[in-house]
Amino acid sequence: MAKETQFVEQIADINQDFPKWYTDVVLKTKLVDYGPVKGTMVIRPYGYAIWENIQNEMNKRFKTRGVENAYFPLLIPMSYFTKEAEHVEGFAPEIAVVTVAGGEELAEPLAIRPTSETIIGTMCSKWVQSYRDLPLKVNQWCNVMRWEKTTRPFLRTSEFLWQEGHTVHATEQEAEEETQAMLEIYKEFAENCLAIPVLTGRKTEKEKFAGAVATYTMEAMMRDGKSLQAGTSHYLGQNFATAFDIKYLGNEGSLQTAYTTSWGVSTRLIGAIIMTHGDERGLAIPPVVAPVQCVIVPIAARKGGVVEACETLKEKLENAGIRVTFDNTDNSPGWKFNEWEMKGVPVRIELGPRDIETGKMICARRDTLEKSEASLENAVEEVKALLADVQKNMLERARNRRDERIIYADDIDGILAGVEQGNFVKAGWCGCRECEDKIKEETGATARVFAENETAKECAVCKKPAKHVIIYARAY
RNA sequence: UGAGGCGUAGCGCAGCUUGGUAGCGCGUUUGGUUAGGGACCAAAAGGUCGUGGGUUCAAGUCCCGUCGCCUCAACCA
Repeated sequence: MAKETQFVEQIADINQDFPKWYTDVVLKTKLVDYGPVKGTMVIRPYGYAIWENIQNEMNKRFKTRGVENAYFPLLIPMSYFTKEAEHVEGFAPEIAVVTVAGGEELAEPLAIRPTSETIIGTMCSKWVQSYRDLPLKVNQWCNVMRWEKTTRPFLRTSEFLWQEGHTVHATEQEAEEETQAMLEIYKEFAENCLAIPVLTGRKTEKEKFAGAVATYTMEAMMRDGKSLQAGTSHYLGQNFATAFDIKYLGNEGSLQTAYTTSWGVSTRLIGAIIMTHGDERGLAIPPVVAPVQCVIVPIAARKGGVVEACETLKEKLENAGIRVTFDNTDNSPGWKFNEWEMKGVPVRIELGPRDIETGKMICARRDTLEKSEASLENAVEEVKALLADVQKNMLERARNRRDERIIYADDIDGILAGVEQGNFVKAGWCGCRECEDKIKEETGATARVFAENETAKECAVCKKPAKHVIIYARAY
């Protein structure tokens, strides 16, 4: 136990100071390093591998919706932003601008994209001429820049990686359906791949994307009870289509304005994984996206046959499509156990002379820290089953923890008490901006998402009849 | 922008009140003994004390300026 305490000291206590724990973990597990420019992060190979796995899983899902990947330029003429009034107002404060290039002052300043609706809208107006060109669905994986005042690795950085999908449709109904369908894909992805349960639904006017008609969000609860906006899907109506002149000739011969959507998730998802599943030992990465799914730690590696047995096992698992590492460094086994646990590897196999003799291996799982004996001969099946079970258990555990912490409140005091204890709080809302602002002011909580299909008698603030139920939480 | 704090070895820090040989822990390197939960022994490397000026025989330490970072507030897809 004394040794465990020592270990805990190294990565800060998750229960004492969650933000400190978080930065400790991302730095010490070599996910990221700080960049030289404030608010930027260097994503190291171990962290980037998670991102690549996210990309792969996401691309599979995009294909099922007929979305194709493309790439648009980093620099966007400033004038593009002024075409949509709400959009420019929302993003102007955090746009970084290039004013000098080639040693000369530019005639028109260039924005470093904070998001690409403007340039993609411009291109789509060229590409869309006829109803036969619709629907048009493109996605790009890229970096964007938003000059944030306070930053935290993955959760909010000046520059971050994301995917942004943009679709153009002939009708309002089709565009709305697309918006919802992408939200569903995000939800399914978050739960099945990241083991993060999310609440989905619409955002209030105050919280919606600048320029959207409606913004839909998925909100995840972090270990400290705060909410993280893990992905959004926007129904843009004709706002951008009008501003960027996206029109098509209908089959009846008249010129129509199109309807557009956009949706995105970012490297923030990696932050969400850390803050959802991490514990006092460090990271816990869900098997589907884990860079290393299984690590083999040799015991008494200098004794004859141990290294060979480990290598054979590694090859066997690798051939079965499992991402496996054989840790043949000369650190002590105990050191390796802790190291790989800290790095969040879902399954660890311990293999020593005793096991080899009896044809067994010891499997330890990261989520419960339980050890079990398994047959070396059936290693592939055993490890696959274990990985699947870890994945399932991580989601269940996160869901149970969240569900226990969703409560109801009738008034501001109830909301304040609820969010202070790290809960999501449901409460009635009359629908007016004044009441929404008042809750933020007095409790520090914001309206995260509408709780659809639920009703309340009265607004928690003004006591007028409630039109909606809102989930309030403090947020990252 | 308001308030506070911190800059000394790769990392974390002590030393400053009361000026006088640059310290500690971890890590790193080398050699050896070990190995089923961060093992042990021995040796070594590593610092213009953020930076500019001032006081002094002498400044990490005192004084003035300056730069950077952190926390809280504010701001914030």
